[in-house]
Amino acid sequence: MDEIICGDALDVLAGMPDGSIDLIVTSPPYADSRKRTYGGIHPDDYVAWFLPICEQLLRVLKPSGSFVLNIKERVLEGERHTYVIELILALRGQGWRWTEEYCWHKKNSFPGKWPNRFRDSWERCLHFTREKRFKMNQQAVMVPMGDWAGSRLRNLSETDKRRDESKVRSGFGKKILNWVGRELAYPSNVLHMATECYNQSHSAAFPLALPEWFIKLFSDEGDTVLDPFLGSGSTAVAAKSLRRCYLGIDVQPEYCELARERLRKVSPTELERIQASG
Amino acid sequence: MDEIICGDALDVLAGMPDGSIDLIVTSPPYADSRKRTYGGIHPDDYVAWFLPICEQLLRVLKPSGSFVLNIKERVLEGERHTYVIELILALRGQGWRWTEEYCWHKKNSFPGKWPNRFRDSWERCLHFTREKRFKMNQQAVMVPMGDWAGSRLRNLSETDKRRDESKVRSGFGKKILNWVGRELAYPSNVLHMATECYNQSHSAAFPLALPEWFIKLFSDEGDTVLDPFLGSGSTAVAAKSLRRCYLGIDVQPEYCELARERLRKVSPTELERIQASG
DNA sequence: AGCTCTTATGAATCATTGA
DNA sequence: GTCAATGATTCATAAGAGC
Repeated sequence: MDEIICGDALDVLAGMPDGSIDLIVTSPPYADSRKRTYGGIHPDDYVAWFLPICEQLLRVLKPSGSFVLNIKERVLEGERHTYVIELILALRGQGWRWTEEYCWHKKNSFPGKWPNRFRDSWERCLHFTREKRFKMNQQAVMVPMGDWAGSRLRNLSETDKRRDESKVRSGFGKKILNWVGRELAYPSNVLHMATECYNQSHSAAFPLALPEWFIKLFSDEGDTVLDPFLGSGSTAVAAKSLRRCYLGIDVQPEYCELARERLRKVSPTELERIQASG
Repeated sequence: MDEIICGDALDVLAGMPDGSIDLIVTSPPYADSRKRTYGGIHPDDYVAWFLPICEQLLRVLKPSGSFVLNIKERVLEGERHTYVIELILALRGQGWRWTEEYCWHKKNSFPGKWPNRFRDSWERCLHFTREKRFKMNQQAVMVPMGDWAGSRLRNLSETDKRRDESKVRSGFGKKILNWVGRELAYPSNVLHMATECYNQSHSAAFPLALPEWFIKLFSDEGDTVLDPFLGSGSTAVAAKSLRRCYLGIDVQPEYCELARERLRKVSPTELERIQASG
């Protein structure tokens, strides 16, 4: 259906039919971290705020679908807050199955120095499903592990890994052709992706590669991907690029407009890039 | 004191004095769903089994000490079990502070293929403390800076100083000047084994790197490191190598003997290796 | 085209100060 | 006291400029 809807996630979801979504990928506003844009939910109120929305998500998702939740707990008074793990328990109470927890390793995490901790350079990508069996296209995210890659990985310097990664990510349409005939391997549940640093003012919530990976893995072409907290629209852009339908919700008109703008720029060349790789 | 004690962890701990331990590093026995009848701990019973032990650990730990718990939840009926996150909540109820969760990325993870998940290649290293301020030797685990540093620091541009005055965002300082000549950087909270065993040829070093890292980080030479589930004795070996005292507990006599055997082999060359790298 | 070098900045956290 | 604002600290990445 390809739509960007401006409104409160709970309200919009309440008006959607049962079982109409194949995949949900979202990165909800972190507790108390974006006061200006979302009003700021205190960590102590986070679960109560998020739970009704998840109830609707469970309803609109098809039984074979998946719900990928990118989230990380904040530090409060020197401690990791517990709202994320409380949320996991609460979601299971709603009927969600906590199938897996992927680890997103952010190589270029925010710098800083504190007396009691190091830089936080990973986030959780929680994978919830309705059923024990669900749609999963494992071969869609296989990575080259031929002799060339294998020897590279054996004595890995950070630069080597970085180069391998960027080749897989950015120009993969072209590069995959170089790997025809090579051996492919399944990835693990640790994802190595750098956060995107735009030199412009737009701050990308997460890199395009993250929703791309889960969309390839948990949906087919033509399926509908939902992001109830669209932000700058990365999920929708990734979905469109991969020939999925998208449905994005955001409460802020500026973000909806920004997302629409980005979606307009998903050009035929972009689609050709994808097509060439398929 | 350097001791290996064969016995039940709870019993042995109950006989230990308050505040006698500087650091606890342990990897408790994994929950096993098949062994309910054989004496193993079922996931559903895991928290109830582990909690009294943690109560004793809290008591014997010095206020400035740390408790590092290497653990990962098992998959049960297609779902990640919730005993680990329930344990975190329960430990906070006991008075522990959940200071941080380090991610241990296991590059050589166990291979396998399942219809609903990929290879599990990361584990949690939960960091609990008694107090907000605790002992942490950050410089002891510094790592070589990335390749960018060399070219970046070779010639400092005018803008580096200009940015100091134009505090656009939040005080990006002119501390770049302080980076001149610096070759080491602080690590993040994601642990790669590669950074730990790059100059070691023997295969036995692989499991040692993890306790080594935390022992260097959270204790000084001469401190006492406790592992209430010693197993093959890696924590004690690492502690001895790093000139800490060790105290290991295991219920199985065979494991205690194996650990004692390994400790005998902590040779002067081992100590020299550590000394050379430090 | 393919390098090297420059520059901006990213879902951060803690201690201190002021209201 | 409690709470809010401010200053200090820091590393990896990609776009863009230069050669």
